Amino acid sequence: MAGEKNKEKLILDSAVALFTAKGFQATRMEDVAKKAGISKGLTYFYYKNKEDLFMALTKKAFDQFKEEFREVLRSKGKNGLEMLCDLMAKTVNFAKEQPVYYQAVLNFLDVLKKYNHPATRKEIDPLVLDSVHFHKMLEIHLEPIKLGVQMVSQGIKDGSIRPELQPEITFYAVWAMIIGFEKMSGPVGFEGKETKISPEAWQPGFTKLMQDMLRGTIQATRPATVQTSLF
Amino acid sequence: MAGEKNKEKLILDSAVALFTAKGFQATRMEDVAKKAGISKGLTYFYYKNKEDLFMALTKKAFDQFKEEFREVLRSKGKNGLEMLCDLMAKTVNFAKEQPVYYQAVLNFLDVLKKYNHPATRKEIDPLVLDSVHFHKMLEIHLEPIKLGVQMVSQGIKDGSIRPELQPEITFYAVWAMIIGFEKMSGPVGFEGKETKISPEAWQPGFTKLMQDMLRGTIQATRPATVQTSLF
Amino acid sequence: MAGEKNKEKLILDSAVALFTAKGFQATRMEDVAKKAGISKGLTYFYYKNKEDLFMALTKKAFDQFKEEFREVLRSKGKNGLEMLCDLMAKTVNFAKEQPVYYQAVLNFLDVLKKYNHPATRKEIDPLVLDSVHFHKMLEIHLEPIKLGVQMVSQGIKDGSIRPELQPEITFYAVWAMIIGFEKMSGPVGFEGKETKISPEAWQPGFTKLMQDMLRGTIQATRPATVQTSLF
Amino acid sequence: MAGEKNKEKLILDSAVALFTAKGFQATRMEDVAKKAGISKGLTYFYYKNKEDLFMALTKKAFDQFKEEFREVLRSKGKNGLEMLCDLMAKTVNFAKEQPVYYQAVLNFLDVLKKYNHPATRKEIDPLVLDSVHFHKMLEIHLEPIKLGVQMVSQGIKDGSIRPELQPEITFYAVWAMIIGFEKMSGPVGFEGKETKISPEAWQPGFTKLMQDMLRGTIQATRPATVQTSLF
DNA sequence: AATGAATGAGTCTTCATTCAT
DNA sequence: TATGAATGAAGACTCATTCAT
Repeated sequence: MAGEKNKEKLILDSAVALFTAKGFQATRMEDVAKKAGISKGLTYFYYKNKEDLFMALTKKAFDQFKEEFREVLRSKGKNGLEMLCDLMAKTVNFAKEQPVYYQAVLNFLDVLKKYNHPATRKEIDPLVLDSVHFHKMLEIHLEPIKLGVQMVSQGIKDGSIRPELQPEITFYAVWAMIIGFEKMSGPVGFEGKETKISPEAWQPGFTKLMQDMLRGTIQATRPATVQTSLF
Repeated sequence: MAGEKNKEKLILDSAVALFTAKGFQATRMEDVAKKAGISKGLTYFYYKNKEDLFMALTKKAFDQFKEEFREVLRSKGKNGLEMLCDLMAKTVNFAKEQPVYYQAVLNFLDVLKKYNHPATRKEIDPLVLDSVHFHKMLEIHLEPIKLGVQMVSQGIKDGSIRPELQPEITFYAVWAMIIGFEKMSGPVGFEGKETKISPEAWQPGFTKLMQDMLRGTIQATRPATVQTSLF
Repeated sequence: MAGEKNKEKLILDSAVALFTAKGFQATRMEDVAKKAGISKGLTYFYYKNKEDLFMALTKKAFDQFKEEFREVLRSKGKNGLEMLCDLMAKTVNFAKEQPVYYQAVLNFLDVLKKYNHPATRKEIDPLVLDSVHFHKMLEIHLEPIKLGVQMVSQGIKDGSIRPELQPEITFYAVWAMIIGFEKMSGPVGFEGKETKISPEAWQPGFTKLMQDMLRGTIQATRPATVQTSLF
Repeated sequence: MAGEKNKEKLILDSAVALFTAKGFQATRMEDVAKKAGISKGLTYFYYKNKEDLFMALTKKAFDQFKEEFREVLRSKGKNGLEMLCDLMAKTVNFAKEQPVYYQAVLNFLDVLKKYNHPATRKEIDPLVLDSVHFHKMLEIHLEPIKLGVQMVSQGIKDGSIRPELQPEITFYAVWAMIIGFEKMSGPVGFEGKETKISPEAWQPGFTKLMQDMLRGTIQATRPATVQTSLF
């Protein structure tokens, strides 16, 4: 029937809603079930445990995230540099619209770091390591990165990005800026007495710097007119 | 007496050690007390509750973090650009040596974002809002930023950073890159079959990009022979 | 079809295998079904509930157990005393080869004791009382005993057992020894530093004592040359 | 105050009462606490978990059991054979008065058997293996046996038990009879239409057989007069 | 300042059993 | 007969926090 989503998805959606509102820790499995309109037990039928559920959620977040990358890459009539700017805008938007998904991806990055070092791998919750979804992500987690690297390569080819840059490192740098930007919007995005930069200026200014980094500043002598006012 | 640190510090040090090894959630107050060689009850004499303890720890992390900024600024014979590079190196090192402190600072940033938006402020754990240490940080959290902005200003003054940049935004951008860099070292810093960039190339390549961003790429015309190989 | 045992038996066999490996409590109905290659629901078609399944198993254990008695009684050319020794050997072997069946029988004995006292009958799991199989056993549980009593009577008749013994009580005593023997093989059957009796000496020594008890010790005057070495 | 037993004992006593009434499985830790008049948490302060509590109980059962042995051995003016008869009477009484303690000891015997065989040791509940009390019992579990062996030795010395018997094996045999007797009192101790032996005859008859076994049946020609009526 | 016994709310998880199909 | 999704009661265990001493 219409409106009769399959249970698995129903549970995931409840989880997203509740994790968003109260956080992972504070959300009880029972509430997830209740919100999904099913029994507690069924939750455990579809997901081995709370961590498994969270990993499934993370996996979905990842897929959706990757889709953003794909959309950017698919868009016609844009050069590589513009794509990266789009990617940033989309990511920032994604973080705002789907905070839980975004946090889940970041959290996965943290776990991944531990996973990649034998010394810290044992610190990872065993239930996470048990989850099928975690291992699926282990396999695919580099795919969005690859798409990003393609954007840089494309930019180099179409001349929007300076040719001496190495695509992999460059994309990682862009990606780092994007993630960092989102993180810093905490203290910045606040119209308090202390801040000198308005939140409005912050994102475009940041974007421009990123562009400068990628294209070189030969152009900076000319058309900076408009943007300069932002600074 | 000599060797008899005051209890308050003793507790904090235990907490750091345990949070490092097992994380905040997994660490029990009892263990903190045991490690500090005191009773559980006394812990609650010095810190209202677990969150308060964590906020105290965060405050200390912040102070230490600010000290890193100060040291960079204090160093003689360096231009602004070099200072920012130093800051990055120091931060990365800080994250490696004092992971709990670093995470505490990042966590504070997340809380701060919620705090700055009336809509999300209520999601913050009341015990956090109760903590004196949290409020102290609210007062001082912009200080490191200010020091960073000074570095950019200094760079503009001494010519190492292009003059058209606006110091505040520029520093936030640099800061974002640094934080993002650290976060991305999860998937990157791993010598797997998938990764094309070696961890060794990653940090210097990243740094160079940051420098390009700040100084402009006029220099790029005389190609940076050595580094090019990295790219 | 050949190789297509009926479902009922299939389930019972799965149960035996799993109870042996993990015990009754730790075995889940789902696993029983899985091992039997059928669905969970079907299990409940053939057996009302887990207890009923266990009672069915116990019933089968009982039948098999009784068969051991029959075999002993059937064997030609043995006197009563020899039969009882055979019974002991067979029982010990049964306990080793079919531990679940043996335990099931013992468990039935415990339940039976509760059942026989109005005061404790209410402590029995209602599901057990509900089971048809339990009531079947109530009817037949004395049959093996009767066969055992026949052996004693036979022994008295053929002179291998002293005539002044009362068959019923005597058989119960023999039976008690057998059950006790099996129970005690825990601490005894272990070649530790503490035990002075070797497990090898234990069973024949025990058997000899039982024989002494039954036949009288007239023979003891002509010392049992061979067995003495065991003592 | 008077009546203010220490908590540890209080908990144990509650456990005994509840295990007696409802069995180990059916008893909830919460009920144990409630009956002891304390909080659930405190139960876990004194005992690591339910299994640990049960092992503590078993340990106490063991101590008390050993005490029965000691009392028998201590009794003046009795020969070895009489001691063994006393031991049987005491044990049967113990099983009746302290069914949980008695069952706990039997259960320990079962666990012990698994423990003594490397192949089955892994089947033991890890929580049991974790318990200090379990390991204490591992150390002392042969002590009652030793006391029993002393009784036999004493009997041989004082002439009440025939001299050709080997004390260790003989005591194990006696002990097996006692345990078996208790187990068999299920089907026997019931005044139903089926049973031919009255429960009254059962115990003395059984005892006499045991005596015959131990002392030899030379005497059987003479004084069987009284007991014969029992048969 | 200091102790540590005592509390009890909080939650995950299991699994026998049912029932629509 | 046969399935397996769905239920929900049941229970062990944790741990931050308090408080009498």
